[in-house]
Amino acid sequence: MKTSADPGFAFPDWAYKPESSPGSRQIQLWHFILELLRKEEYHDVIAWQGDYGEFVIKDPDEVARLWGARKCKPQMNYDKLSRALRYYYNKRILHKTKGKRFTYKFNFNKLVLVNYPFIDMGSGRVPQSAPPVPTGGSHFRFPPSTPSDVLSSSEELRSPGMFSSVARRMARGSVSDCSDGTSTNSELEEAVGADERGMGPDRAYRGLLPPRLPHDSLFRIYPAGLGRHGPRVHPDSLSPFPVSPLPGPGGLLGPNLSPALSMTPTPHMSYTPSPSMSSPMLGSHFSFNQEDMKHYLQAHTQSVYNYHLSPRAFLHYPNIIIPQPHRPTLEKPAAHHLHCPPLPLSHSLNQQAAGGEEREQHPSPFKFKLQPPPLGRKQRDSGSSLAAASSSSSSSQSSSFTGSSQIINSSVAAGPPKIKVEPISDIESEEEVEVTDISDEDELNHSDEEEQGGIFTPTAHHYHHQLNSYLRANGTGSSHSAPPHSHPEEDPDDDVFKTPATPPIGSSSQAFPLINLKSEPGQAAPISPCIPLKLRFKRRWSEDQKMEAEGERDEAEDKKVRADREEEKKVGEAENGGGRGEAGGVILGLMLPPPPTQRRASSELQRATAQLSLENTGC
DNA sequence: CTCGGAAAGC
DNA sequence: GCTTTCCGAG
Repeated sequence: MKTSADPGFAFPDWAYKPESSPGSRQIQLWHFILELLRKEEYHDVIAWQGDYGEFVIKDPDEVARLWGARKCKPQMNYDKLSRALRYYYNKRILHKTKGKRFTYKFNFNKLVLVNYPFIDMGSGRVPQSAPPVPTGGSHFRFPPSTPSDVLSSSEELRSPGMFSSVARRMARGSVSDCSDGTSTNSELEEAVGADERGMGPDRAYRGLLPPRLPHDSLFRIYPAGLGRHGPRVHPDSLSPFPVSPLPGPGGLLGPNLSPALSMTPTPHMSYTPSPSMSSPMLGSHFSFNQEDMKHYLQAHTQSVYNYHLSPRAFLHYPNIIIPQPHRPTLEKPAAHHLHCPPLPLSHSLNQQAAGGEEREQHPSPFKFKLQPPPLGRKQRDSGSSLAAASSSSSSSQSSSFTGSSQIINSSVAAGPPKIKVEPISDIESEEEVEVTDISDEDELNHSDEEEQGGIFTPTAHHYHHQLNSYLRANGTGSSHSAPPHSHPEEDPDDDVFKTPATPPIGSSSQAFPLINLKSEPGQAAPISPCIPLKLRFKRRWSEDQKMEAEGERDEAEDKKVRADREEEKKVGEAENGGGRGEAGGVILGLMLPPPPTQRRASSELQRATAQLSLENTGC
């Protein structure tokens, strides 16, 4: 809920909790940054500024000092700290706002997604402070995925569970725990002192800063989007997350399901400060009606099937009726579902049934991007050509997820996708859209090179392929029948999907590297009926079992992908590949479907929370 | 300033 | 795994 005192930016509380950085017992830098960011005392040192998630280190030395204090590394300096920050680029936790000194931007999508909506079906609203978390450690992993990247799935943000409680704790004081006690307060004070000392200008600056909202607001906001009633939240809304201006009818509420969804880039989100907003927003809850949820879940389920995900997933949704995988109709929806919210989903379904491809007409806010793996500097330099190529291909796809044919063509023509495709789930997606800052634009132009932006969503891609395959297998149809995808992008679901997708590693022979990994034949046309559905599922299932173990593989694959990408560069071909997104992994893990029962979830959550709360650190 | 490779630490 | 430390390069 809200910490009245907390000026925090709009990130969810969980984002601030140390616990959110699981993997490490020690606080992680990004977390620390967030911590500073949320405290007014440090606004003169570091503060949100510019686009959503963007912050400026006003006093690098001070930040470094604080960080050093926290980590008991007196020798810390901005150079070192910034190096650590740069390591986040590849992880996509952070990226640099080009052209702006000391300015970085969080990829909250990633972070947020993790906590994403643990929807409380029972009550119909999401718990503000403590979303139900999938049981502590269990994360559901979608198959091949889990990008180990950034937040190791379960680890980093694993406990989305507690939002506020922890946050509060943190707020109380933990900027620095070095040598117990000493610092927390002292540091804080120091920081404050610093402010006073000499940052006159900052004050003015402050005014410019986005208003800080209670973390809670975030969640509320999403809901707003979700709610049918509040579908259109002003982008300006307090929420840090840009609300996507959903073009679609009815506003694609869908995306709202997850924050990620809402992350759609907004042309410009200023965090607008309207203090007033907060209260109104408060009213809106993250609520779904069961129907919506159902739709959502069904879609999800369907998707899972389509993605040949493990059936286990369904276990989570006992109440849900699993759609028949092979039914084309459902499939479409499923696909659709990527970007659409539950309600919309149903909506779209109908529409689709009727009008099929016309969906495109409603440009959805989401789009895909091909996202090559972050290139190293060297690579980037040499790979520019590649980027260009990829961009072109991606653009076509992204612009219209029209049909499999298109995709297929591109992929086929191009050959196996070697490029690492990343899901857009992250904020990155937002970035892409946002033209706000230079960096973003830059990236856009370049067809996103890396982390920043967009990420093509392999997911969508994969999904598509798979879908097509499916259709074909079922005799449904032509390659064209593929459902037009609107915009996969930010959906959390996308992430979900994408996650499953396996990185295309490339054997050039495979037309659909992504999909077929296992069950489906690589060749497009051929896929067919050769493999009975049952068999396929069976295989999936078994594979699924392996999956858990495979999680780690992702990273390796990632690397592999990169390597592939390089090769690709050499070849000069740009493609879409499948890749897995890091974020996706994380997201998936946390996003798991809510436990069948809320109560159970709640209890688990509580447990987890309690557990987590115990873990604070110190040096 | 910024970027990342490399190596070392925890 | 996540930095911390160094460092050359842009």
